[in-house]
Amino acid sequence: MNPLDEVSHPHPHALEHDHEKCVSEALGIAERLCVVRDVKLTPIRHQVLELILDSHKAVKAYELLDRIKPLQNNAQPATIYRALDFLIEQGLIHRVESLNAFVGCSCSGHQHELLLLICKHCNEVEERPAPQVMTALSQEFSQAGFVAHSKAIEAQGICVKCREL
Amino acid sequence: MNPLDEVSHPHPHALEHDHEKCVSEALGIAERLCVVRDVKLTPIRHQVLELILDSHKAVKAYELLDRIKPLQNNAQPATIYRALDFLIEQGLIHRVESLNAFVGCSCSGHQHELLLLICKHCNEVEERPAPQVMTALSQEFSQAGFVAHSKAIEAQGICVKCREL
DNA sequence: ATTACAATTGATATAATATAACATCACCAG
DNA sequence: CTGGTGATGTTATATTATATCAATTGTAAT
Repeated sequence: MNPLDEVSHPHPHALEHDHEKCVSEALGIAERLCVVRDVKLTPIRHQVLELILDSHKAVKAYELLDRIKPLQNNAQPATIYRALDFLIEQGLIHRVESLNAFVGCSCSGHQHELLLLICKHCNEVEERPAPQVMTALSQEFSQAGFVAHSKAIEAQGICVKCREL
Repeated sequence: MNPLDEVSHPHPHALEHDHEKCVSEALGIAERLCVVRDVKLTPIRHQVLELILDSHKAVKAYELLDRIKPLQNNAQPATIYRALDFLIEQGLIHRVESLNAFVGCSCSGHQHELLLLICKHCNEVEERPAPQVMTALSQEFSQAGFVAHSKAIEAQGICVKCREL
């Protein structure tokens, strides 16, 4: 790898994992899941998913719109929001509630609701299954007599990589 | 109490607690806290807080704007958002991230970040300190090397009162 | 092949949420 | 009384999201 790639690379912590592999694996899983579920990962949906997976940062809907326009030059807000709705329904991305933004799901097809650690410095979002947290939450729901349909568990702060800089 | 109050009352579960007392206590705590902290709970901020405390539902900013206009007839979006910013800073209300809305904090001055149980049926929001959840979260942050500055822990579903209907 | 149906996308418009920027006002410390 | 700070007034605009209806596409039944 050209050492200058480090400088020009859009991903702050990119050197720490093989991002191309990361993306292609996630796309592969998404494609297979959609086949199994008999739902359509259309070109637009696939492109939006790719754009989201391109970084580990939360991406805004209108950012996606701008970025998809070169590919779909008649894209409109609804184009994006419809794709996002689909991807969320299929558990392929997460909506980051505290940012009104979206991030790829690295564990598509498995657990859909995770702890999201949002770094205010590098803007990357780390997903963590956080099983103890989920167990404690379930217990709390039972105690409260609450039937949970969905949950959002998000923290903003500084990630380990930025803290060590 | 006039039995008809039950019908006309804006709060679905109102009979289950003395809401006037609930509001006046929360206002009292807020007033005292602001004195102690030497910050100003101005008339506008007080009115916005009252409007929010009026129900246990999450309230939208523009709903508040509509409701405050009779009292402050030159109120604008900024009027509301500034009051909301203040009230959030002081821990007197919560922002409900998954609804882009706001709800009163019943435990002002104590713990600021709680589990919010949002009922999709009656729209009320229950705050729970959920200590086990918080402990598990802290442990998860340590494991991840993440320094959390703020967190949002929200669940949508059906509350115990609505489930029993 | 033809038709009918559902799902997807195109296209236009508008609603809902939130902030920027600068002027004015009210208060209090010096 | 004056200068500074925080709060509010005011106008404008940015950002996020949805509604609506038309056109297209794929496909299943006839």
